[in-house]
Amino acid sequence: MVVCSANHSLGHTFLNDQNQSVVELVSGRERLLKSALKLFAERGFDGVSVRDIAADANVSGGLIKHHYGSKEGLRQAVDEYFISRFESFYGTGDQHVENLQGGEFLATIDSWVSSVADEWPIFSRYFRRALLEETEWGAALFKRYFEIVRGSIDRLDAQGRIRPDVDRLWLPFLFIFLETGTLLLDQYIEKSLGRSGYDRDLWRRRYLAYSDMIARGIMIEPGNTSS
Amino acid sequence: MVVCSANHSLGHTFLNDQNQSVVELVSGRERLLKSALKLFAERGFDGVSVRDIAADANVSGGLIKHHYGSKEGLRQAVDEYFISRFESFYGTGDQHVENLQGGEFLATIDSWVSSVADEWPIFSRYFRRALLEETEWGAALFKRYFEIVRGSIDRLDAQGRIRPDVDRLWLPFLFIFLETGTLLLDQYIEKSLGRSGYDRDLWRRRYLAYSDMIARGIMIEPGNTSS
DNA sequence: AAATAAACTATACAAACGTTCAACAGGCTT
DNA sequence: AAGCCTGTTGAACGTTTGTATAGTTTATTT
Repeated sequence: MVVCSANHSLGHTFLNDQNQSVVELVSGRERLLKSALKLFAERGFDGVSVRDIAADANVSGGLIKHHYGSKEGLRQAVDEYFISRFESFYGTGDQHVENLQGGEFLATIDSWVSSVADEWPIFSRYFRRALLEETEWGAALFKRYFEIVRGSIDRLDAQGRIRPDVDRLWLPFLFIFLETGTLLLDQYIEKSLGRSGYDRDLWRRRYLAYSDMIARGIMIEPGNTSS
Repeated sequence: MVVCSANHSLGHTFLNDQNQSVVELVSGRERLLKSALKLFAERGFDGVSVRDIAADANVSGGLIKHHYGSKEGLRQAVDEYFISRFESFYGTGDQHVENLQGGEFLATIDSWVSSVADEWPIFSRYFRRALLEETEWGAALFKRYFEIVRGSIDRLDAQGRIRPDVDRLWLPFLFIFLETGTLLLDQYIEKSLGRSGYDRDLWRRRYLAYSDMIARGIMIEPGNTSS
C-alpha cells in the first residue's frame, strides 16, 4: 500500500545532485500525505506549517493547494488514511479482553503488538493528537473507540464475568483511562523508565499489571473501601 | 488573595461609559495574569495571542511587555501562580488513598472536592494543558505529581495493604492513568454523559468505582488472567 | 509530432503573530 | 509646584502564516 498508486504515471522525473535523471517512485501527492501524517503526529496540526510539510516531502508548497485544496483538506485526507489504519488495527478481530484464557491472552496481545509495531510510533502519536485537539473528527474518533471498548465489556458482561455491583457507567471510561494512559502520557513514561511504554517488554508487562488489577484488584483486604 | 496586592496605589483611575471616574480595584498586571491563566487553560499557550489576553484583561498589548517582558515571561508568571495553587491542593494534607476507612474515605474526598470546587474549572484545564504541551516545566510538574502519587502508594505499601505480587513498576502509572483520565478526556465524558466528569455526583461516583476496582477488581473469577 | 492535461514550482499577498517604542497620565517625592 | 517614576496606551516593525496565481515541466492523448 506504500508503493505507487498513481493512475497516470509510474513516478515523477527530476534531476539529482549529479544531474542524473532519477525517477521518484512515490508521487509528490503521496509523499505529502505521509509527511503530513508524520509531522501532524509529532507536532500537531497547528504546530506544523505547510512549508514544513512541503519541505519534508521535497515538494513545493503550492502542491498542497493543487492536490488537497488547503491545509485543512490535507488534514482530512490524512484523517481518512488514519481511520482506515485504525479500523484495521481495532475494528475487526477480537484481540480484546473478552477471550482471555491464561497464556492465550498474552500470546494474543503479543501477536497484536507485533502486527502493529511498524506503524505504531507514528500511528499512536497521531491518535493522541486526534484525541487531544478539539475537533469534531476527534470526537467522532473517540466515540468509535468508546464503542469498541464498550463492546468488549458488553461481551464480558454477557458471559457473566463482571460482578453485578460494578458501576456500568464508569467502567468503560476506567478501561479507556487505563488503555489511553500510555498513549497520552508516554513522554513521561519514557522520561521516568528510560524507554517508551510501547517498548515490547514494557507493553507486555503493563498489560499483565493492568489485567491483574482489573481481575483481582491490588489490595490485600478486599471490600474495605465502599460503605 | 485576589484583591489588590499593588505596592504603590490602590488601583488605576479611568473613565467609564458615563464619563465617571472609576477606580479599577485590580491592577492591569493582575488582570493580565488571570486572563492569561484562563485563556491558556482554555486554548493553550499557542492558541492564544497577546492581543487576546490584553483584550480579555481590558488593557493594551504593550502592557504585557512592560510587566512580564514577553509572552513567555507571562507564561512563567502564570506557571508560578499555578504551582502555588497546585501545592496548596495536592502538596500538604493527606487527602489521598492511604487513609481510606469506609465512609471516612468518601467524606474526605467530598470535602476535598468542595475546597477546590471554585478554582477547579480553570485549574484543571491549565493542569491538562501543562501536562500535554511538551515543555520542560510540564515535565517537572508531572514529576512532582508522580512523586505525590507514589508517596501515597508507598504509605499504603508500608502498611502492608498491597499484595506483594503486584507490579510496583507500573502501579503508580496505573493510578495516574485513572486519576488523570478525567482531566485529559473530560471533553468526551461531557459529550457522553451530558455533564463534566468533575460534576460533584459524577466525581464521587467515579471515585467509588475507581477505588472499588483498585481494591477488589471487577471480575467474578479472580486470578484467571496471569499464568 | 502536436495538443491537451496533469503534476509541480516559484512568487506574491493579505492577515496575524510577538515584539518594540515613543508618548502620555497619575501619584509620589522633594 | 517641579520632577520623576510607574502604569498604560496605540501604532509600527519584521516575521511567519495559509492561500492564490501565473508559469514551467512532465506525461498522456490524439
